[in-house]
Amino acid sequence: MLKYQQIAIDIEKYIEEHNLQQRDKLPVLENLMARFNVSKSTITKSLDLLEKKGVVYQVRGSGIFVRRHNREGYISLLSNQGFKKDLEEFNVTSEVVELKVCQPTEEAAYNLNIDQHQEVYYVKRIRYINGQTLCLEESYYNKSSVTYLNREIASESIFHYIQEGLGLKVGFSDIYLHVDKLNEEEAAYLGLKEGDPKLFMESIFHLTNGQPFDFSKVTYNYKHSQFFLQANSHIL
Amino acid sequence: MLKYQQIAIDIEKYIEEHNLQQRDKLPVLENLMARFNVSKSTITKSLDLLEKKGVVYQVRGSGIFVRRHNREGYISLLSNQGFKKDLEEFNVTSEVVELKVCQPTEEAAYNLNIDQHQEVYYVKRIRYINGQTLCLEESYYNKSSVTYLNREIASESIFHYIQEGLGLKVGFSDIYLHVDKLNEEEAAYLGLKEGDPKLFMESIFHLTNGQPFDFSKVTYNYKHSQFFLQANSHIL
DNA sequence: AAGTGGTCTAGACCACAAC
DNA sequence: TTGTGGTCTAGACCACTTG
Repeated sequence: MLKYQQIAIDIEKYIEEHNLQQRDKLPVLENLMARFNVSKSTITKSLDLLEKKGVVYQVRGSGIFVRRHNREGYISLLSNQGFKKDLEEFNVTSEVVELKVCQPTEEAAYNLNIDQHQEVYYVKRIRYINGQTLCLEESYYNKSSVTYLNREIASESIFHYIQEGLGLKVGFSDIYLHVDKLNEEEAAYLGLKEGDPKLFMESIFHLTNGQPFDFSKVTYNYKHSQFFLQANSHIL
Repeated sequence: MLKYQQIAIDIEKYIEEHNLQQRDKLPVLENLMARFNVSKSTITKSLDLLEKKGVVYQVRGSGIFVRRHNREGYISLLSNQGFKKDLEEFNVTSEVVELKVCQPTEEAAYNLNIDQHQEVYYVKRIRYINGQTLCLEESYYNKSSVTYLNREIASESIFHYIQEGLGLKVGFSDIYLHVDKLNEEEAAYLGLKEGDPKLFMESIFHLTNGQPFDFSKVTYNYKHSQFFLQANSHIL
């Protein structure tokens, strides 16, 4: 574990254990440098990480402050899959509708940046949150990265398996979303009515080396899904 | 302008001008250090910025590569307001339905972290994208930060005015979203039918010093709005 | 004026990838 | 083995906030 990562974890733990609230002030940089016995840059890197994560905000000339969002039951859009493990605070289970090795659709091949004759795992699942339908998910996993998969794994967390079981490193993702009306099939799977609203999300997940390994199409049950997102303007 | 910001802008410009595509390789660090005549840390900071922004990805032992998303017509969720100026590529105009100084609702006061007797600007707008209804927006601006506002400003970009006209610095935001059905009033404003789907988004914008200055409730027209988001797993 | 965070440097050393 | 990005340091100097 790198120093700056460990320090970030320690600081976050400190915030939770002391139940610090939005706008509470953390010790000053010099203090943190001494406490963790590292250079200024290292502390700064830890704090930048926590800032990116939405845990603190830093104000020049003033201090370092705690940032919290104050709503329960919202799923982090960024922690949705692979990243963070926020879903742990919810009870998410999956029912595997279909699992097979096949050739990808043209759309899936394009998004995975492979030829259509290269094989993929196709997985169709219904996911439940606290016992209610959360979403209907269709995923294509590039078989040259995700070399093995079965129903048992797919009924648990596929991303956990990919990282821990296969040792792959998830890097970044592109997420596209829009709202529409459910068709008959989707409505049936989610226990809703045709024409009801849906949030439709397509995601392309890449390994740290830039290779796409998962293209997923997810239809969310509008009654049991709400999301949050924390943004920074440090992005120029 | 700081060095690392300027370098980030230059690199991004370089990518655009040379029309580099996903997976194209950029010059190596040492090369960039020499070209911009700065230290390694400064280049690294520029690249981290671009990585956060979704413009490049870096692979240890291999190189720095271009990252692009390949879909047109999607609005960046993070650049939505205040951040980036991505909406410039769309033609967004606004019709001001109502603008007044008043006391905030309990909900607005809570989200702005003020007392209910402190005054706010309340603005209700319909926003159009390429001539079609994009969303219905209700916003509360803390009057002690946003000291002045009028219909003319509100018919243009309020965030542009806040930053350039008032000199305020936008720091970070909390965004909450879910999907639901339009009520009669919303449907009328958006030119849709009651019961049609909507994306409903609440945002709380903070200044760099952590003070919330804008609480907004936005209802999107599902036919004319689609969003994208780029995520990194560097977040622990 | 004093306190506090941000930028930038030069250089040592480490970790992963590709040949 | 070499190339390439990542971490970490010590210290100088800068920019913003607060009293």
